Amino acid sequence: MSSHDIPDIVISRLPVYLRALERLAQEGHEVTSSHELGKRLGISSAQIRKDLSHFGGFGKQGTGYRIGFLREQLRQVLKVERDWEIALIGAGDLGSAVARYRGFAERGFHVTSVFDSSPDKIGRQIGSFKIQPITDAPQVIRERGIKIAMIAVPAEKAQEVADMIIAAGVKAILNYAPINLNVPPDVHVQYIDPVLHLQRMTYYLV
Amino acid sequence: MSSHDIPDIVISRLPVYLRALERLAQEGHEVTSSHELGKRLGISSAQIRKDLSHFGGFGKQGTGYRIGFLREQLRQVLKVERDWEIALIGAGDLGSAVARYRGFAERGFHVTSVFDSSPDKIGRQIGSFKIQPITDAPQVIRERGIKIAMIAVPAEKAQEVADMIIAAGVKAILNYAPINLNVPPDVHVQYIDPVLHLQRMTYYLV
DNA sequence: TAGATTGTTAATCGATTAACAATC
DNA sequence: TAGATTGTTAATCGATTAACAATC
Repeated sequence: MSSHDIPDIVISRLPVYLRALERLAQEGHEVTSSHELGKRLGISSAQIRKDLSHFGGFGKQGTGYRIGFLREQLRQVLKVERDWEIALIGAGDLGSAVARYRGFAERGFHVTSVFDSSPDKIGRQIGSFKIQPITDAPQVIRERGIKIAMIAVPAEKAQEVADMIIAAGVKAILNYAPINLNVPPDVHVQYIDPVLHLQRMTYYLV
Repeated sequence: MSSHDIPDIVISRLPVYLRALERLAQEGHEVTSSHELGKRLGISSAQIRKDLSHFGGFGKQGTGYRIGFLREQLRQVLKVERDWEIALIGAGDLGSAVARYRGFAERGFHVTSVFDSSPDKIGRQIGSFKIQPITDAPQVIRERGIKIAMIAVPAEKAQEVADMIIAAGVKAILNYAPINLNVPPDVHVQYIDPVLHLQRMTYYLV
């Protein structure tokens, strides 16, 4: 059961399950079932049981899953029971908004360094961070052992920034720039472009 | 070839193709091929040809696709050759950032109304908008015929907000609240939660 | 013409679902 | 015990890829 024979599509659903479990816990529930989870998430109960079974038997026949227990197991599988440090590249409109967003730290992802190339941004404060020159990024990333970065620079700079931070040791990139990145196979990239989601829905309108 | 027998996963890739075509045009290219597009996007050329063939034959054997033509065709298929009006519900940290983001208007999505329930936010300006009471949302949505909304309220309010705006005629929702929404089958929902993307990558780290 | 690339068919691959024995 | 729900197997479903005739 080595981690690499588990399909990525299964991994992509685990955070969704985790989020639902945290919500159920908040609402005061102690146990749940694949059926209840599936109903909340619009997913079949069979799929939820199958997905979870890749990692172990977390439930009990007849009674279902203990929410606290399953939540901790999923946190460990996803490696989010620990805290992670994040470097943010780009402090324009989008980068600043990302830097100020509280949802990251609340869930264990801490933006600890912000970089930009523009001389009139360097040295300025964003929230509690001082914007550092982008040329310092490789050294900071290396010294602090940072593995996760977010890219919020213009599309035409994104590939070059990616190459630079990957060379410094980054293994996971959340890319807000509207462009596909070419990266080595051991580096993971996720994309956020809200306009793509809107364009996907307009197809069905009118 | 009615639009409803085309798999949603095909539709979800069209905006990605469109974005790549716009970039190629910007770079001064006039023609491209499924092979070139596939290389840029990390998708097989066969898949690109198959996806496009659902909507017509846009290319020429031997030479490939004229970028300008294919781009216009995709814009029409996706219904993004026109402009769309959007209502934004929630003017907290996240909602304000969304309201100020320029990337929407640049690509034809115009946020024209912002709503919030908090008395100390109502009446304040965000960029060029005045925040309106959320109780006015149904009337505004109905009068202006708004079909697309973005939700940026706390998780525990999101379902109730969704129900309200759907009753007023909204058919597409971009949901920034970290919770699954239950909606009628003719309403489309897309989700944005950057933390989910991060949690999906930490699985592979260390 | 010779080379290149499309659009499409058939084959392969992988993911989802149905069903049920095991068991709490 | 009787009812409920898991974990897992086998069947189904759907998506991707390989291959190639058509043709620019």
